[in-house]
Parts: sequence; structure tokens; C-alpha cells
Amino acid sequence: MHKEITIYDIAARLNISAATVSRALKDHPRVSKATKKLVAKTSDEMGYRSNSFASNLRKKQSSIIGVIVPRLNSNFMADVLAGIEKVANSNNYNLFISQSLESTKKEASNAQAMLNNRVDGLLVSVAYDTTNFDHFESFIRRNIPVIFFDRVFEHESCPQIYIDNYKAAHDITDHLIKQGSKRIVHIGGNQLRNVYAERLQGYKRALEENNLLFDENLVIISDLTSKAGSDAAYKILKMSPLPDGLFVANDICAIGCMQVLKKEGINIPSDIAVAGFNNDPTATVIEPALTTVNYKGYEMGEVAAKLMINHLVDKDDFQETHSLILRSELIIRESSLRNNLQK
Amino acid sequence: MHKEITIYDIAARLNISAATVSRALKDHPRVSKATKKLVAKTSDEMGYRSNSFASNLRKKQSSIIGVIVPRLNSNFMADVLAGIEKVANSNNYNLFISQSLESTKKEASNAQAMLNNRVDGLLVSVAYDTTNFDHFESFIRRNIPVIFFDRVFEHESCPQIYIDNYKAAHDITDHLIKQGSKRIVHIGGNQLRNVYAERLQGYKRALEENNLLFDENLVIISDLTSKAGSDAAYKILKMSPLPDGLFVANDICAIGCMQVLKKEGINIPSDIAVAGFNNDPTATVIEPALTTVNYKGYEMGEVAAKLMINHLVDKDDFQETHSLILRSELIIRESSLRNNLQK
DNA sequence: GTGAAAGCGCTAACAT
DNA sequence: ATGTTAGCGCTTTCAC
Repeated sequence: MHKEITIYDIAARLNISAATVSRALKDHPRVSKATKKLVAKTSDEMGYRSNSFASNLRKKQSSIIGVIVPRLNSNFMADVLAGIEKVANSNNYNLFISQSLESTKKEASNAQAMLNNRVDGLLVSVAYDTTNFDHFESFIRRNIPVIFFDRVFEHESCPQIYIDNYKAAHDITDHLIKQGSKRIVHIGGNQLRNVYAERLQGYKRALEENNLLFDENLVIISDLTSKAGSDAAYKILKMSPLPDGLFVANDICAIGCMQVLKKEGINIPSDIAVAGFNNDPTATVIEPALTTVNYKGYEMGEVAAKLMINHLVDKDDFQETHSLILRSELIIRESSLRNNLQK
Repeated sequence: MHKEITIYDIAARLNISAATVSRALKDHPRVSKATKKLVAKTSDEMGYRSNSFASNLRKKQSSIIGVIVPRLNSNFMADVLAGIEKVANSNNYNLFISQSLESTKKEASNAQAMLNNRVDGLLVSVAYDTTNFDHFESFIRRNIPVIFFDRVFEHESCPQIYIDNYKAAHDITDHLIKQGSKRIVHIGGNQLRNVYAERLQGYKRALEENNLLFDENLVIISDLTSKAGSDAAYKILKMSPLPDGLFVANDICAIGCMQVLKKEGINIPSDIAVAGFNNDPTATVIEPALTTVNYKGYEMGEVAAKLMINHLVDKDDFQETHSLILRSELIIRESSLRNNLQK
């Protein structure tokens, strides 16, 4: 069996103290160049690897960032994680990643695990039904930074990173109206979550500005799955008169809906102009290609990780950066384009 | 500032020893029920959280599983990770996750980081261009289990988990032939990787069995991105005579290719029957829907994590389970269906 | 520029 | 059923 080499073994071999080895390994300024070189060489030869537990225990910090997301297998979240990993990795931070599977209970137990594992900071996008902050209180009490992204939770000590869902939803609805839609259905998500609530508000605001009446019968709240989209399609088909516009709070659901509408002989965009949200890869595959809001997950991940690491390293205060709003953009495609005038 | 509570604080409060507190917390059999209850209550009241570093340092094990994948933001990998997380989480293992971004160099440095962080085991799907095992040797030397999944590396001490790419590719090619295709183009990936090499072999074998000549001009090797698919489409359009079948080693690339072919007036499936691989969500959105091989990422993740944890817990030998081959299935859709006979 | 020594918080062997 | 003790491997203060 392989015997693990410690700094004491290196020290013994070189007839110096473990303290010096430790310093040399960390490139401490007050160690001679010669010693450093020698230590580096010897530790290589002996197959030394540092023990992060001992070091973390001693230093009382872990260089681990915890990440809790609703689900790992969503296109958007995968992008976010890729962005986070990129930044964390290049700053020598490790990532603990777990998923809440949209359950507050699991979110809480994951948070507890992160706490026990002494993460230096926590990045969270909250579950569908999370309505209280209890499971994060213990982080705040210990001054462990918690940053929310995308699906955020309002708390004075926690910065938030998101896009302007209100404005994006407003703009996309406005676009549908400019294309001649007057009765626009909105398929939205759980109104507890900022992202979905704001999309509904943006939709309302656009109607208002264009002197269209808000009709709550035109709003369908769902879990925004593809299945929810096809279910919604059947509801829409029964509406009379038939709506002439559709704004769905995510692309997956929009596409599920479009597939049924198409099958039932509805022409998109001439009968119903459709818009989604997220710019999912499928949005360019469906025919007609789906108008949507481009939502940069990768960038959001990078920004979240950078903000966290800056805070961890500089201990600069969060006060100044309470909210970080990322740019999003309207991408107009055939599913909503009724004429060339507005292009 | 918050003072962290240790087992000594609890012990002092209760006038018992730290060892008993430690045992009580771990639900050790030889601690009285009463003591356990008391300890649990007190530790709760005092806001105790265990220090995993101290524990890991002492126990010389981490309950951390390292995962290295080519990229986090791919549909398939996200599914795999979700499966891994599910199993790890419910067995109280934490996950260190990093991405190689298809670079052997980064894969190696990530592996080194995992090693230093004392992961108990490593789950790997190798990068595009990895051709040697050097960066994993140090794990083997230390008896830290390394399990490969999907994109595997042949090594006597490392179990592998994958699907039978050879058979799946054979079956799907055979299906195209049965649908009347005689000149079938194959768009494949890097032949260093088992998954892509075997898909090409399966394709070849199916041709052979059906007395069709293998023509290497019909094989296009690429990185299997959507862009590679559209590039390949233009190559295909220049072939004369035009091929009448197309088997692409992944759906994303297949769809990129189909989109161009369609735009250029090729009818799918009547001019060219098309099949992909992976059963990506987009495969049901493209028109015609794409025939493909269903490839269960989530399941693969679960299996990999279970195998790892069983090994970690029971220390059962890997010898017995060198390779684990998961079921995959052919999903026939309109992109390859020329008549109803073969359905 | 280097060394001695203490201690981070926990676990487990041994003792009772 | 509980206590005593040593030690996991590192960092860091203090000393020289």
C-alpha cells in the first residue's frame, strides 16, 4: 500500500523543518530561492500531495463554493454551471454542486450539507416552491456569503443576479402587439418566483401601454414543461374567439404548445403569433423558428462566480452590489413575424 | 462574530466527554438512548455543525466523489450529472465536478486538483483528445477507484460503463438499409474515442452484412457540432450520385445537417433517410422527427455513482465488474421511415 | 531565512 | 456505556 508523503517526510529528507517546507510550498517571500527549489524538487520526487483537509482545518476556510440549483439537467442551468465552473476552476476554487429537484425540503437539506462541509460561499437558484429563507439563515449568521441568481430570493444580505424579466417580457409582448396581435395568451410559471411573476407583469404592462384590456382568462399558469405546453394548446383551441398571440414564459413549453397547434391546423404566425423565453437550442429547430428572449446562462454563471470570488478574496462589502442585472435581448424569428415592416 | 461550536463545547455543557458526544452524534450503538437524545438536543440548541475537515483528516476519507466530464453544458452530460447527483446525494456523498473542455491538459490539471482534494473516487468521461493514462496513474497507485463512463479509457484497474455503441450503430444502419438506402453517408466523431470508433464499426458491419460496399468517401469525420453538420451537408450535396441515407453519430450534428439539406430542397426521408444518435430533445422537434438511438444519460449517471459507492462502502473488488453495458434502444421516427412495411 | 511548538476539531484504540 | 489519550497534516506565531 502506498504511504502518503507529508511535509514532515520532505523536511526529514532535507534536514529542515516542516514549517520551512510548508512555507516553501506556498511560495512564501521569506524563504530562500534555493530552499524553495529544493523543496519543490524533493516533493515531486517523493510524490507528495498536499492534504487539503489539514490545511482547511487549520486555515478555517475551504476554497469550496457550494452551488444549489433546481435541476442539473436543464439547458439553462447546464450553461450557468459551465460558466461557474470556468471561473471557479481558474481561481482554484472547487465546486460542490447539488440539485433541489424543485423541492424546498431537499434544498434545505442540501444547504445543511453545504454548511457542514464548510463551503466558503453559496450560489443558489431557488426551487419552485421555496417561500422562506430559514435554511439560509445559518449562513448569514456565520458571515458565509449567499448569492442568488436567476430565481432569486429577496434578502438584504444577499446579492442577486438576474436579467430584467419585466422589461424583456414587456418588449416581447409589445413586439407581438406590433405584429398585430390583440388577444394574447400568456402561459406563465409559478408566480412565487420572481422570474415568472415579472414576466407576467411585463406582459400586462405592454397590454396596458397599447390600450389592450388585460383578460385573466388568457393567462394560463403551469409548470412550463413541454407537456404543460401541449395541455395549454388544447385550452387555447377551445377559446372563442381564438387568440391571435401567444407569449410563453419558456421555450420548451412554447414548443410543446406550438406542436399541438400546428397539428390542429393553426397557422403560426398568421393565425397565432408565438413568442417564448430563454433561447433554447430547440427554438431554431422548430418551424417556424421561435421568437424568444436570449438569456445568457453561461454569462450569468461567470458573473455569479466572479462576484463570489471577489467577495471571498477581497472581503469587499456586498452592500454596494445588491443587484446585478444582466443584459438580455429580444430575438425575433418567424414564429411572430407577420410582415417585413417591423423587422 | 459567530463562535463555532465544537463537540468539546457540547461535552462541557453536558459534563460528558467529547468522545461520547462524537459517538452520540454518529448514532454509535454503545451509547445510551438518553445520552443520544440529550446530545442531539444540546447540539441543536447550541447551533453545532460538524467539521468535515477535522473528521476527514482523522478518518482519511472524504465522502467526496470527483467527476470530470468534457463539458457541463451538453444535454447528455447534464442528464448524467443529474443521475450521479441523485445517487451521491442520497448516500451522503458530495460531488466535486469539473469540466475538461475537451482538453487533455485541463483534464490532467483537474485530476490533480481532485487528487489533492482527496476525493474518495473519480468518475471520468474523457476529453476528445486524451490518449494516455498518466494523469490517472496516481489514483491507481493510491488505490483510489477510477471509473470511466461513456467515453471510456481501456485500463485493467478501471471499470467502464457505456452502451453498446457498436450494436446500436449496426442496428440503426441496418434499419436505414431496410428502408431502401444503399449509399449511406456516415458523419462520425474523433476515432480516438470508443463511442465514435464503435459507431463507425457498427455502420461498416451493417453494410457488410447487407452486401453493400464500404466507401470511405462517404465517411465524414468532424467534431459533431451543429456547424459541422451544416458543413457536412454541403459536402453531401456535392456528392454524385447523391447519397440516399445518412447516419450521424449525434443528433445535434444530424439536425444541423438536416436543416441545410431541407433548405436546399432535399426531401427527407424520400431522397435521403436520416438517423442520429443520442435522442436529444431536439430530435422530436425537427421535421421530420429524427430517428435515433435512445441513450439514457440519467441512468448511466445513476449506475456509475452506484458502482462507485458500492465499491467505496463494501470494498468489493472491481475485478468482477470490469465493464457494464447499458441498454440502448432504436427509436424510429419519420426521418427514416419510407413506408409502413417495416414499422 | 529558518525552527519550535501549539492547535485546528475530530475519531478510534484502549481502558474502565 | 463512557472516558482518556494520541494523532491525523497542516499553518502560524513567536523566537532566534
